[in-house]
Amino acid sequence: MKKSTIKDVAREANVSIATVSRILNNTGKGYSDKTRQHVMQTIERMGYFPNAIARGLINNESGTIGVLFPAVSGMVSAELLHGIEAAAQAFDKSVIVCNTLSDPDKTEHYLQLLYEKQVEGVIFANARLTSDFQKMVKQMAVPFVTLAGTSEIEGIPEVKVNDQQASYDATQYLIKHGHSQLAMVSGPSHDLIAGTPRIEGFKQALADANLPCKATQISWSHAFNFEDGKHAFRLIMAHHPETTAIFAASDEMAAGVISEAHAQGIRVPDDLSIIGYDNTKLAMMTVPALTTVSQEFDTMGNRAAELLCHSIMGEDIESLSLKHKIVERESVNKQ
Amino acid sequence: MKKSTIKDVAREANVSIATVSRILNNTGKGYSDKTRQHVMQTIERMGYFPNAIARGLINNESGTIGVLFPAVSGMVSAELLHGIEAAAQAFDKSVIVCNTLSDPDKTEHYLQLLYEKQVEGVIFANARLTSDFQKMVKQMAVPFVTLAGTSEIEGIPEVKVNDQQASYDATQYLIKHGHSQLAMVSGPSHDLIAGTPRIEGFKQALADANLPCKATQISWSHAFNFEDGKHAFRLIMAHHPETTAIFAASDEMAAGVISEAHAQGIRVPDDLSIIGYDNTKLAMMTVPALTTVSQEFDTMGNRAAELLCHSIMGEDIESLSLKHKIVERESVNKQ
DNA sequence: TTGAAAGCGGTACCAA
DNA sequence: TTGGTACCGCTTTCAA
Repeated sequence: MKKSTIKDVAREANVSIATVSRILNNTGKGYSDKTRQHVMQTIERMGYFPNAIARGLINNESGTIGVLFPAVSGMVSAELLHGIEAAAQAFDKSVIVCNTLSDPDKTEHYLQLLYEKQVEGVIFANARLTSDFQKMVKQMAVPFVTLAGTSEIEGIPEVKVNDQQASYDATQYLIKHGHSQLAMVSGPSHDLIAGTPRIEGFKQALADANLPCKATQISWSHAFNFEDGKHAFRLIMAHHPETTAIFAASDEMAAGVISEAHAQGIRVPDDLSIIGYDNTKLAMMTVPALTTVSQEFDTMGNRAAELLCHSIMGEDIESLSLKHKIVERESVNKQ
Repeated sequence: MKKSTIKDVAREANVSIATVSRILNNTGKGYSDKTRQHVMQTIERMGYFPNAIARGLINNESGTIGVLFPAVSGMVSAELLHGIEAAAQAFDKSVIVCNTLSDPDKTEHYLQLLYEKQVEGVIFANARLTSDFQKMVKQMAVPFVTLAGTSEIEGIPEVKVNDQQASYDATQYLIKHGHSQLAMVSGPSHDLIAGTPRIEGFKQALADANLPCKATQISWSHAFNFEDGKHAFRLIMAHHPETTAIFAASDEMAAGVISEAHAQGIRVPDDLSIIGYDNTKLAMMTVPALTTVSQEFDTMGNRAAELLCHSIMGEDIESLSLKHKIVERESVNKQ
């Protein structure tokens, strides 16, 4: 059974396709109420739905935005995406997801694909939009927004929290509660999004409190995973058994620290305090529950998509720095 | 700067649009090598990319599939989506994600949207495709696949694990290791996907082992969350303090049980054994690490998308039951 | 090897 | 209030 088109409807209802189109688009004028009724019935009876592709062709609107993730698996992307989808939905846009795996070639490929599909805007999430893509981005001539990431390309708004400030606050929180033997479990130090800024925040807080900061107090890893956290913690304890408090650059890493501490017979928070980063659902599931820096990913995704949609509608938009806060649970010993 | 069209390219290259089209589509004949070279250069120079919308209109191919989730937040959907995207990508399809929030109206709305956008197939994930949508599904006349869910509508293939069998195995695993005082922490009992079948599997395993099964041994909750797990466990211990082993219907619930057990001074696995369900990343992060039934969500998503794409290409496809296995970690006391 | 032209399913302008 | 029609960007058939 072939799909019926506007032509079929027009024929069935004995009117012109122009009339059907007007009724479909609720122009308000251009048809009598009687005609309207009749046509609507015909449409209903035939099970006709307009072809969005044809519509898109004529007014150059695909009603679609693209979202690029390094990987959609994982709590963080999931929550970001959830927020994005909700906002997009409110603006009548569909969301196409793309998994770049952090591969520049794949990224380029996806951008091209999105271009060809005539997306009206792009959210570049969780990664750095390098100048390698500058040409493509300019060519696409649609709004871009980076989300929980950064852009080397000028004029692209960023939606994120101030990572350095948040790390500073987290570290200060530990210091405020009487800790002076701190260490940091970090992700890749060259990661310009979640690596460098968080490390800088940590260092700065130590400096401002006149606490020393040896290189060995910061242990970095290939990624931000549970296993990385475990491993990094082992390294830290090898160098600094005197450590009483740890700042972890992600909740997953913090969970790794908790797990490894437990394995070593170190009690949390009695012997060792831990503060995490992200406030994913995981944070309330650890034992003890994790005190952590909250990034509201759902909200971030939402705001990014909102911004993008505004920009699509021609409004001027600017970068957005979302506020962070420390969510207190039970992993920090408050002296 | 307006986007250039095939017309612009043709004019610039001094050939007809037909020739450009042929070259673009690599038909292999219909142009000389010289023309080809020249046109390709022009295309490159102008930064031209074909308009997929216009292409789609003519050959009725949107190159897009739709995926409906009750909620994309959460580990499970994230991993499913990851697998889906990877397979879709291999078949040159883009993925539009939709968040139904388990709301029938929203679901209907999304189906309609996907219909209008001319998607070539739909994956209905993590939910039950009720007969309410039968009319719409038939009308859309594109392949559907349910993923980690079920369908009331006939002829729609399902990709999932055998939940009842997996639950049976999990329960039997506990029994095999010497436990006879079992209880189950379940999700909604009326949930035809992850509720009923898992409960049945649990009951069956008890029956086959000649163990009694009182209603109070199964505690059900509104959802499958951490908090639900905590709460359900409290209820169980109130009724059955003699319980030595728990089967939880999700890893999150199991994490809740672990957390609550810890709060009550019950040692895991010494006093209480726990087996979970899903094998999400969470399972290795709990302390002790969770023994659990593995569903490979990434693979499931992958297979579902593969199947769907095959179906789109006209092949006959059938339901797929993925194998489960028990991943042994440290939450079960093996006597 | 090439180009002209008829659509694909709609929208929107203009005339009736 | 209506209908006729040009056109959106591309593919494809048919002639040249």
